[in-house]
Amino acid sequence: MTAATHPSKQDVKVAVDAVIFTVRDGRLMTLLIQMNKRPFTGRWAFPGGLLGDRQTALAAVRRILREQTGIAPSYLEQLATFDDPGRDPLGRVISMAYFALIPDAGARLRTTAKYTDVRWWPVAGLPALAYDHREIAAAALARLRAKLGYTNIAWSMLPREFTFADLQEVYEAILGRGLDKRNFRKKMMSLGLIAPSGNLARGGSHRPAALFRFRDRRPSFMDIL
Amino acid sequence: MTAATHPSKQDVKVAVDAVIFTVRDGRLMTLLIQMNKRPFTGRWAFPGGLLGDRQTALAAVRRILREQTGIAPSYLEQLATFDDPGRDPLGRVISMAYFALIPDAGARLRTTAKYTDVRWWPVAGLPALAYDHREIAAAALARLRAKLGYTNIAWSMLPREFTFADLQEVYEAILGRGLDKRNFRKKMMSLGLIAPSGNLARGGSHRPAALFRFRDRRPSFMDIL
DNA sequence: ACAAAAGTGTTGTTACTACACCCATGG
DNA sequence: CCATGGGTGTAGTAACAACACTTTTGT
Repeated sequence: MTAATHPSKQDVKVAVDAVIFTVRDGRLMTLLIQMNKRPFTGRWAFPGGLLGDRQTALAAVRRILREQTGIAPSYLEQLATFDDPGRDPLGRVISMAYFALIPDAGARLRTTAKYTDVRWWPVAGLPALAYDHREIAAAALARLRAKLGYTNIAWSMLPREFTFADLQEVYEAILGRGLDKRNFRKKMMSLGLIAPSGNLARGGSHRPAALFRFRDRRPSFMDIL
Repeated sequence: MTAATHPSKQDVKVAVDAVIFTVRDGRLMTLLIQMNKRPFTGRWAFPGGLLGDRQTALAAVRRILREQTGIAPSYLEQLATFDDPGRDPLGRVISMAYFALIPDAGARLRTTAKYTDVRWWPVAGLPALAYDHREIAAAALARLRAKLGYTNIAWSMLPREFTFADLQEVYEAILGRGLDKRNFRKKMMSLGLIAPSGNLARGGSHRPAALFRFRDRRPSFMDIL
């Protein structure tokens, strides 16, 4: 049961914040923006901003990511809402946190003069974060690891064509541990979700790897790991 | 990155709504309140209300449940936030939905004259709901079923002592399908989370059932089903 | 020919499913 | 002694983990 009345003290500002993950060079990375406003000047934070007047939170996140980073994530879902009354020293602002994934290839940053700095940071070594963003980071990582086991979200972190080494690298970076190459290939093949594209990844001074494609990029659920 | 400024058009009301589940007579039930305010007079909705000024959402849910139903849930967690700009016809109100469980024994209702009616409804046959509460119900049910498989939340729907029949009834009601009695008992015993209390449940004209207790009532994660 | 990553099978163990009868009690 | 739910075991199958060598290419 919800009730709407007229503007009152109970009114609250609603922010959206996005935790964007990608895997680069075998490391799980996330995007942070260096703040240029008090009281967190110089601190790093997830990209975010206030919810627009007649805008859904999802649309707000997309807009804010475009403006602040130039990124259009390939996967985006609501994570959780953080509402501690003291989380923003300047007033009551609750944050609807979102969870986003992107392939390394799409992770080129638009840098604008508007923000001090925008950078990818390894999840294993984040700097001091503003607000309660440390807590948001922990929740996002937990969600990512959990979903890896029963959905195909890893798809969203890979380009159209990829090698088995690429795919396994994503899983290993997220889980933070190595996986057996043969068992991994067997499992992925048995799921029937990927198919060889017919092309080869040449380039190293070694045997070229077969390239694969996802049969279907839409989200689906299954036992993966 | 979030930013706090002074009151503005962007301010929003934040409601909390709670989906409370219990299992009674083998059926999964949820608690609804009949509304007495326009524009949803007579419609049913989950208990809820506006977030207090310097109150966490969790505290707000606890308070509202106490006031509206007299119930103190044994399990309570955030579900998701529903923010469609048109979800409340009277203004911009986003709803932080919560997910609660309670044993049948604790589900006695405090009925007050303040609300038209407060009733347990079988999840399989809910009436027409106000706002976007149909969507909230679907999300809550999905969460419940998912968590049943990898957490011990079912614990929160049982009294201190219970028989295997009680335990299995909870699982079957939630999943909406029957389970094999022997396999179920084997699995539950192998998890090592319950132990016989030594007492027997007398009462039927049949062999009395052994009563069990949870070794530990705190939330934990494992492969259950 | 060598370095470097790609690719490939088997075996043992463990977890899951399906299935039917005897037991203890109250009336 | 009968009706009612309580309580138990086995066998076949499927999924998982551990493990090392051969292949193909570039230099």
